[in-house]
Amino acid sequence: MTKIDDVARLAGVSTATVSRALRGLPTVSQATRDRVLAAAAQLGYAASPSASRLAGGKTGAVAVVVPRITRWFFATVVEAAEEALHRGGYDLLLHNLGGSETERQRLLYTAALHKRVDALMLVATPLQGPDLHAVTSLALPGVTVSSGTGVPGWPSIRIDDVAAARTATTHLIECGHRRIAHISGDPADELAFTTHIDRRRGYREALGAAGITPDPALDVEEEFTVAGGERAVAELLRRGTPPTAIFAACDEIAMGAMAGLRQAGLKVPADVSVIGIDDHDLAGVVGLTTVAQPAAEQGRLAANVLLTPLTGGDYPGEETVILPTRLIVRESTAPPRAN
Amino acid sequence: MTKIDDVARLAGVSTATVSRALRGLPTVSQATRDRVLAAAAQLGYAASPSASRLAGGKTGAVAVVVPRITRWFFATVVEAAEEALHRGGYDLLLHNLGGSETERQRLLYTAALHKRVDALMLVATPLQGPDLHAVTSLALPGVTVSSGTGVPGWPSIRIDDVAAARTATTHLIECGHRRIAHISGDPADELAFTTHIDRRRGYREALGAAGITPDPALDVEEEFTVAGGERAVAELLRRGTPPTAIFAACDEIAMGAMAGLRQAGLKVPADVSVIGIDDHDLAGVVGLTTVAQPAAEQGRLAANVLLTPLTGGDYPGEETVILPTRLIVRESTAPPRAN
DNA sequence: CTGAAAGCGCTTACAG
DNA sequence: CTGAAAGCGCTTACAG
Repeated sequence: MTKIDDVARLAGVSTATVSRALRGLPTVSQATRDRVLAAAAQLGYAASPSASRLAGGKTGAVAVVVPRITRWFFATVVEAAEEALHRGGYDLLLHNLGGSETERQRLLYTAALHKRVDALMLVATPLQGPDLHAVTSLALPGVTVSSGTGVPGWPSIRIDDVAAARTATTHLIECGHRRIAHISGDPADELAFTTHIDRRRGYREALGAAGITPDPALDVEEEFTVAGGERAVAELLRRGTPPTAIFAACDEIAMGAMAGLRQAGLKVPADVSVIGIDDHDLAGVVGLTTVAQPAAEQGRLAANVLLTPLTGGDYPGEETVILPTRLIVRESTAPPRAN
Repeated sequence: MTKIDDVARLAGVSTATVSRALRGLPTVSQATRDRVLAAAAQLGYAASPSASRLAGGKTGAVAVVVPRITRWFFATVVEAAEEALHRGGYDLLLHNLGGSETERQRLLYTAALHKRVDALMLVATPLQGPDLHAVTSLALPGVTVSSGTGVPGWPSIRIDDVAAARTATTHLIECGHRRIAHISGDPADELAFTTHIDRRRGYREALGAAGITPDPALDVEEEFTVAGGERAVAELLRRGTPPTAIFAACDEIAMGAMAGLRQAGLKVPADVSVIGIDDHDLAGVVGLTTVAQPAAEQGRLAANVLLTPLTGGDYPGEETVILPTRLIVRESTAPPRAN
């Protein structure tokens, strides 16, 4: 393996100069830089990251933490972040909690992040108490995406979940619905997401504004997955008179709900309207009305917010960037059946 | 930051002994080990990965390369691999090619992998010529998942794509179809996946076995996405008499095709049957008949194949592990309309 | 603009 | 079973 000494020798300079030239530091004359670059190219030299990290104190990597990479929103955020990070010359260490508290413990208390990265991106991973302390004591710059609980000093990129939920619910109300069910976050969720809390709040606010009293029988807690949506519908039907509309806290739940309704012999939207939040890739396929959120943009923005200080720019510190959402009406919502 | 010397001092041993004790090497007495562990715990010490890597020559990381993390199959493979890798104490560096040749060039020719990882997992990323050489010259153990072109000396985990396609097509034939369209890989694809080649072969073999002559007008090339499926259906309809059934090379295409058919006023399966390959999370939701493949298991197996040699076990070297697929009949396939 | 030298914080033969 | 010492391959003040 060729190392920096080989390049130095070939270029006729010191290793310090090779190091400076290769990293593009300004204090190298053009002629010297050219010579070093040529030598490095000729030898096919690339610095050893381990050695650079140890000597330089920078890892050149960013850790990205997501609850479940298999969910549309998280995969989309990661894809966009990955591109921005690599473009900026950073590696991306992926941590997928897989919905498991054990995994989260490992991440937080096992030195898994210790001196491995220069910055952190926490996607929908709210932290409190000792968990939060475990992260802040890393003393790294970071950014949260769609996290209910922000990290002190970190910027936060997200949408206004309350408003998005209000938009969704209001759309159903404007269609003429009054018996509007809601399916949202699982209280048994080990990771304690908070997104569903805000969405439920928006749901209630919209009902309230229309003078509709929230009916607990129409409010089901389930996980943010297709299977969760199916189970929730079964539960709703078990409880008695079905709603005429369902606001699902995310598109995966919504699509699961649509499937559940169909299995129960109910037609969407003739019998029951369904709306979600996300604008999942497949929302168009199943004709799902939804409140779209810019997932890729959140990932890209978050990556850039991290890249800026890492490359000498200013770290924004604690601030909140709220990205816009928009209602997309498809075929899953309609006025309730006249009766 | 506490370092190894601090622990050594507190435990009253040399740094060499601290290093050995903490890594669980056998050549340390139990009493000494206990003392070192206690000292490390008391100081909250964890070794600096950069220093360990430089001194030890191992990075403790594995790179996973996927075409598009947003596609169901890849996200599922990565999720399973991530869990196995972290469980084994390895970091996962994610590389998402994003369907872009530029990204692939960066990965291959930019030292992005140079001395950063101990092993490589290539998912559906066939390599040839100089690209293949760029990877093999890294001289790292690796594994390919569902890659058409294997890497010499590496194990390969996949399904039998030809057989899966044959199963899908045969199911349609057994339903009574003769005009069976196929939608598969995009020839313009920059990454040159090969999966679609095998699946197209299986399609033709099944037709041949049933004495059906493949009709080029029924064979459309499109990318493996929902949008690709929608476009493909539009193209099929533009070409004239629609088929009575469609075999889509993956579930995303299949679901896009279902949407396209619906938009064209055609009913599935009454007018056109549709079958895919994958058993995507949402296949059940849209009632898609498909040939299921074990995505998570492929990811888990691939990770373990890598972990084994990394932890002292035997690297299998070049060998192919074929995992089973199975037909799941739902509502999207039925006999053709009598006429 | 460039170089000599120290130092980053570990691990690994080598001895004992 | 344990330690002293060298070494991993860079980067960073410090001088000039």
